[in-house]
Amino acid sequence: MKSILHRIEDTLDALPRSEKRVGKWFLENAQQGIRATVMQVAQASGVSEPTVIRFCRKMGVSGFREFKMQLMAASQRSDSFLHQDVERGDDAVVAAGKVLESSIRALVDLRELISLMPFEAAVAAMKPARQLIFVGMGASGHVARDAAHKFFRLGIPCTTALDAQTLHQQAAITGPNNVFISVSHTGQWHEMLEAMSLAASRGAEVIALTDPESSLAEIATISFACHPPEDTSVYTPMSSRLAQLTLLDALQVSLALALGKTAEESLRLSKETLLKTRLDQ
Amino acid sequence: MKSILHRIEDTLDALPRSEKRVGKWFLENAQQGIRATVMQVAQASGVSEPTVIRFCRKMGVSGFREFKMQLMAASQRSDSFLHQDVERGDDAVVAAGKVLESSIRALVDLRELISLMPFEAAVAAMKPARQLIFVGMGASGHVARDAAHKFFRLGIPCTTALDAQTLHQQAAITGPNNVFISVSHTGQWHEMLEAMSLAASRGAEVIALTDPESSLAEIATISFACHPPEDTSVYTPMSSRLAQLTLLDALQVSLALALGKTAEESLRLSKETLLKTRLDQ
DNA sequence: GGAATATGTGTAAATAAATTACATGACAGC
DNA sequence: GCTGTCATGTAATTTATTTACACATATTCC
Repeated sequence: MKSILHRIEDTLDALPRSEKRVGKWFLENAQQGIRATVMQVAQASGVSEPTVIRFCRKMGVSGFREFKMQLMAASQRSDSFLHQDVERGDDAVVAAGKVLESSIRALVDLRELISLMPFEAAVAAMKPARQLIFVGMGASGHVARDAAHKFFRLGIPCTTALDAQTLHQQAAITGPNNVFISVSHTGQWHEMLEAMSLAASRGAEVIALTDPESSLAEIATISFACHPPEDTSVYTPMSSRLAQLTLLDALQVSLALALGKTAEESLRLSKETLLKTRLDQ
Repeated sequence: MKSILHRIEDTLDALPRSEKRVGKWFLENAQQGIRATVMQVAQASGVSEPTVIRFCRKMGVSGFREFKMQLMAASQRSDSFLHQDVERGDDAVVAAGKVLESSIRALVDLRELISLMPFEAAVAAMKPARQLIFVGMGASGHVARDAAHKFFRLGIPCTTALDAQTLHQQAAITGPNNVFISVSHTGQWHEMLEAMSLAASRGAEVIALTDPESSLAEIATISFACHPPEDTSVYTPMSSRLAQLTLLDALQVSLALALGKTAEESLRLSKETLLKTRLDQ
């Protein structure tokens, strides 16, 4: 269910003058709103008490009390992480806070969507694979590399294809028992599309983590929807990268479960080795 | 702060007969209690209304209203993004959900801590730097590489040191205008400690993202606390990696703000180029 | 054991808060 | 310019919370 704060935002423009004032006040003073009385809200937003109540009702709750409950629920739930753009005047800690909050927001949004994603299919495809090939260019290359480093610990041969040459060669020689995992923000990069088409036509599974509207998503045999970066301020970092990383974490864990004992043993051994040698993970 | 429910449990035995009845009722019907009125509570627990209020006051709150708020806070806190270990029987989507939630949990926890972190100092150190050197081994190497790829877009020369040889050489030749950013889970890796000591002794700034208890944190001139991986189930992925990535995102944004116009222009240009060429970011 | 004191509890009144009913004014459509 | 609708406020009403006070039951100290 959507948080009441979102409902206010959505409805605000359709509201009459006075009620809009109330809504605005609540958005700006949600924290205070939790403890305020009708009278205080009315005064603070310069309207009469019944207007406040009418506003609450329009938000779909039974009255002021109920509204406050929703407000509280919203501020406690982590839905409260609103995306705010970093602005020129922000000091370092404020900016950092905003970055954290929009990252959290991105993951919370992702959390809503995973039940619709083809985890079962992806796991079924990867489980019998002879090799996993992680594909990504530029920043997505880091994601691919990171994923390869995660998945190899399950005892499956993993490699990466981070440039056009490698990718084309891999696609050209692939058989039906290879699985490509392609990471891309836009999903429109020409070289990648070509190579992935080729791989798919040779019977390989192609799992894509990309914009669901993109050509790559169409070509892929299994597609995870990662919405492309909203073009906000230049300062805002890419939240889709974070989503991809986390999705791959989740996918690795799912695969580990499906593989059962063997993978568990490999994971355990690799963790132990780390602790013994005090190397990093 | 302790939840109000715990406080009730703790105090219950020291309470007079009637008030104890109220406390008991709240413990058993916390969920209902949230929406109940004084009258309803009084009736349900078979006492008078003032007794209910006296009970609330003894729990250390100002009145019934405030008590209900605490009750609500308590009942909401527990069920949002609890860390749950992945278990053998989980199906793929359930496991993925758990992974997402513990990742979110990690970032929410981080959000609480950033106001204590030395962002200002780190930005001050990086701003005049001639070069940023990102250091990390193994999985942390991916984080370091990713960070280098992010920071170079601000127009600052960036490089990485992902193995012992490179790192030692970089440390050996560094001057006071280089800044090392060291990423490490345990912060105990011997080679890294040595190299970072050397770099610091030659006047370079050493920013560490690591376990605050570790030797690396001691050696570093500026330290960001990333708590080490809690040793839970083998299936649980490392949340500290996610924290480090996000922290570096935040740091990059903070630095971009401090650099002002120049960095903004560089960022804008690199974003534009991406869109034009349709390459990934 | 019984007055003196504290402690717990309830009844009823007062206060505060939320809600309703209704009146007024603005504004669109005829 | 009249009429109906919508937005809003005033004042009354209802409901909820809190206070004041009185009664009862222990507890303590002669």
